[in-house]
Amino acid sequence: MSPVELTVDIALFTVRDDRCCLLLVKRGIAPHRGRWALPGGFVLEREGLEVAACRELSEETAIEVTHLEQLRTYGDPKRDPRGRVVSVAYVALAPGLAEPAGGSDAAEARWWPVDELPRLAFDHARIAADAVERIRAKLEYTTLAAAFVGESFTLPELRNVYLAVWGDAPDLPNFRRKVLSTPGFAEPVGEVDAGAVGRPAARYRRGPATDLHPPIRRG
Amino acid sequence: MSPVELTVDIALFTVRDDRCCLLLVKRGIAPHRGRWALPGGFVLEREGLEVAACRELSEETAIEVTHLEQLRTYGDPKRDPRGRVVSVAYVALAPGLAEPAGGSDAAEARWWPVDELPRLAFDHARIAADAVERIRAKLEYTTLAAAFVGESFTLPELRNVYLAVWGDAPDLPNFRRKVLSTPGFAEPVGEVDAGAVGRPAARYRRGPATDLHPPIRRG
DNA sequence: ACAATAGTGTCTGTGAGACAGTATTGT
DNA sequence: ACAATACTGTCTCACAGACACTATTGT
Repeated sequence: MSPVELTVDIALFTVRDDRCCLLLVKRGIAPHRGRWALPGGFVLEREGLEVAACRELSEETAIEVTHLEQLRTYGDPKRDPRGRVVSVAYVALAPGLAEPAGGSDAAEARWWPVDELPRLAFDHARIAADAVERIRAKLEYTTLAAAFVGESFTLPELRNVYLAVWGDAPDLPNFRRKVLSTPGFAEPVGEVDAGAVGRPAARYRRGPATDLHPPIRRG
Repeated sequence: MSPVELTVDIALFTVRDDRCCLLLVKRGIAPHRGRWALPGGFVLEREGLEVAACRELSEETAIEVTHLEQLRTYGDPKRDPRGRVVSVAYVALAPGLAEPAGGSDAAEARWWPVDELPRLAFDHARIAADAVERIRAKLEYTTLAAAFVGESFTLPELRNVYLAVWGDAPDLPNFRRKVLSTPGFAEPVGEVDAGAVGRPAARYRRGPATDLHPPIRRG
């Protein structure tokens, strides 16, 4: 029956150069000053949790996210040296084109490949690991991969999301068969991806589907 | 940056008479006095979240749970009329034999079939619905069903868990093939389920497996 | 003997994985 | 012409679903 401080922390992912990357900000104040951490901060009075997560994201970065979901809540009494601070963690996704990571609030913000993360503040290493596992799992049985690509995308692009997040993916013919046989995963938009070498790929946009039955199996 | 009150609420499920049931307690104090609610209460100073959930469960019921996992956190600023109260919800499972629902703290406690729940206090209807969906989903791709049965169980018993939770299940021959071809789901214990009419069923115990690949598909 | 339930064997269709072959572009 | 990439077609194997059949108990 003790009052606690409530924070939100956001694990924001994107795919850049065929690698799955996580956004980190360098802390400007104690505790853990100078160390890298997940973006986040205190929840305001009368502010919903998801609203707080969106607000913190737009304060610390200038990125439009395509997906935001609650991950879980971390409440170990010793996780913050300042006292009892409980954190509700969120997972967010942004399309690969999101370059400008630095926002107004944070001194410094950077994309880090998830397999080369630096030492993190608080229990953020644990949160980041849980977040990575969550998105790896959800690529199997949902259409979440489409949240990693832009408004319109090609099937090879979509497959590269799986490659980046899993380090492995079905071969392109079988992947294409799977995606196209799932109504509402990807809908043809009629255009074509001109300019590059090789045969141009057809462009698609996200459909209304959210679940994959049966799932795409991880290598 | 406002202090909030933190609670845990537990959705404790079991299977009784081939129905999936949820434990509810009747509130003895305002707000929502006299209304049914999920068991739970305030998190103590320096108390971990999962510890708090276990403590509240043993205070309000006398049931040994076989599974406990965090569901999600509910933080709508208006969810509790007393002010800012954020609740971390847990899902718990108990074997079907757990009869004595009433504990020390609560005035009254009862098992309710999940498809016949009464009006619930606060946003507990939403929490309960999310919890039901969580266990339905996890039966598909994990060995969670084994947490609904006792230390030793028969395969028809295990199948009845699916029947109760989903309202549907694979037929027994195919179910048996699936379970036995998953190493570590159910391990034969050598005994037999004597006494009842019909051929006695062999007894098994839970193995170390947690995931099902590929999943058991819901009807 | 019969009903009831547990357990085995078998057929079939779907779909994933592998991969050969075709199409369409830039150089 | 050739390399490179997108896309199509086909073969095979694993496995889920359906269901006929056998086994073992109580009445």
